[in-house]
Amino acid sequence: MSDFIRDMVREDLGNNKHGGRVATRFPPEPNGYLHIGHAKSICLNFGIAQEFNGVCHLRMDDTNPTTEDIEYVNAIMHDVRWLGFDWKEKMFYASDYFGRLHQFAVELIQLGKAYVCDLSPEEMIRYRGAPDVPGQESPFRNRTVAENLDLFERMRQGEYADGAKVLRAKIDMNSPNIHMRDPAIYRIRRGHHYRTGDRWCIYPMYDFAHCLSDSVEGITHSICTLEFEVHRPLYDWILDALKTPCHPQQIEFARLNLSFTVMSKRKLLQMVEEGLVSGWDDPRMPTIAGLRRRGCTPEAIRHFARRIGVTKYNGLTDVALLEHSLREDLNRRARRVMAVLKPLKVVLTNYPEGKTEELEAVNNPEDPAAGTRQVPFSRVLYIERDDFMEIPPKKFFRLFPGNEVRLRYAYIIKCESVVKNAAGEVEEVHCTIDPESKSGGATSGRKIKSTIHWVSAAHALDAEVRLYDRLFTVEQPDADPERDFKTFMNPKSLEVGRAKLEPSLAGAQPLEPYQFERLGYFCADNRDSQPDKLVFNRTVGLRDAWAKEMIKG
RNA sequence: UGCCGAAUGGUGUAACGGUAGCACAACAGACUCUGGAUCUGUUUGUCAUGGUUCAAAUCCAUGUUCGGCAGCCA
Repeated sequence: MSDFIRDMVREDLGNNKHGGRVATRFPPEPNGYLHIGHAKSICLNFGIAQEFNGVCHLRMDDTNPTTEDIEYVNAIMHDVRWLGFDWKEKMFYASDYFGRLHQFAVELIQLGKAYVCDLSPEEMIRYRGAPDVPGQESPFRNRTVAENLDLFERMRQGEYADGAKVLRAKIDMNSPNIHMRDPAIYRIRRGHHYRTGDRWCIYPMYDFAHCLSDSVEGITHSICTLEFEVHRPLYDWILDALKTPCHPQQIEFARLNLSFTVMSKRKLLQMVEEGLVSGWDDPRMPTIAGLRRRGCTPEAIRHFARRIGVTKYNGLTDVALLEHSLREDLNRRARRVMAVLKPLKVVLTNYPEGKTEELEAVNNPEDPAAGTRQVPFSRVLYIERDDFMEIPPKKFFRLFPGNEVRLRYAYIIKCESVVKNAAGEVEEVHCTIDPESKSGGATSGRKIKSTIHWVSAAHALDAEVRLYDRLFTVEQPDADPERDFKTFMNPKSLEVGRAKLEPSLAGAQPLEPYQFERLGYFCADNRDSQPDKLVFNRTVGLRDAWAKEMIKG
């Protein structure tokens, strides 16, 4: 593979920059579940490590006790593993470095490059200036090393209230880069940390913790998203100011934006907390857990990640590309079965009552090794309501009065009459079969325009099916800061129905992919499906040329 | 209008001074016991203007547009 980051890694390897070593890291903050955007980063970081014979660390960037939780740590580890990556023994926590980070801060003070500042948050904002207005130096900027050391120690001891003081790097209040205007590197925050408990009341800021964690771990290439580009001078300044084990190279790439979804953890959390979705793993969510529950495979995500590439251009990727990757993978591996989502009863008037035949059906035409199975056939069947029309439009090849269709793996049938209910709706269709037309039979070669799926009414399994559609109705739900993204949520993103399934589905394992022929890919829900109460999720529909024809009118 | 960055078909990307290619999408056709899959073909592109060069998406200049940055979040 090749992209600008791999090119840089190759070049560094060629120059023996890190002694031939490649070490990357994936550093999530455990304050939410991983999403498809993280998957891009995971594939990048772990992928580079694999390709260049290096290592990739998994590091929890847990420097903010108020938002982080062990639940997220466990979910993150599960998701990364599920995606197919292995960090071996390289599991780290920024919180494990708190002692060392504190020592680094002390050294920075001793170097005269950091000071304790008593400005309130509001005052700090005022002193910082603006992008085009230089900042002002804090009145506390010139405290002595001894005074700063004492104050910082007392911060650590808990002598001051949250927010009363902050440790700042002493850089340049006139810098055109706001991140260099004496950024805060340690703040007082009395929150119970999910790992270190109440041991600390001061916590390092991202800019301070991240570069030093990278250095401590011997990271060679620290890959992050574009918004950190302006932080790079600070990343480098801190590592240059201190005596550190090594100086990793920060490289920025464009985060993934997917059409018809939102990708910010804050917004995803909001939907979870407000009950707009059933949880982080709601199958409509772009989270790894949601995609998994929906029936998405790790291979599909990895192929998708490969296809979208890595650049510094902040674009918008079409979800259709994800769906394509998914269908491509599922087409290869999913067992075909017959299921009817909107049942319409069909009676075969010239087929003996009480008779049952077992017909042979192919499990996967893409994979002969998947073999065949038997499907029961009898006089009363269910077919898809959409496969029948009393008055067909042109180009409708399916069942209508007087027309013939093939029942997949079974007979050719002809529609003879319909039975309607009081409301005038078609309730039952009466057909006759061509007894010689069974697959393999004498007249089975007859050219019939259409083949439809069916299930035998007497043998059918009942199941709940959950049909998912995109969560939002517009390409970029969060594009307009004036408009709440939630107002664009798709009211039809979930439709629940009752389906009739062929009996072989009785043993379907959760998340095992199936293709319901002519409908789409489905899997049993990993939370709600029980052997006696089946629940199937639609992963993604099949491409549908007929639906497209209908849209065209 | 301060700093940093980016601009290649509808979308995502490749081409590293030498034929603008690939994938998705769209469209048309072939095939089909899935209107699926597969196969074939078609449409659409180098932000602009100058310059350097035999030759520029690529190098230079100017401009335009878009994104990011003013948390004691990451």
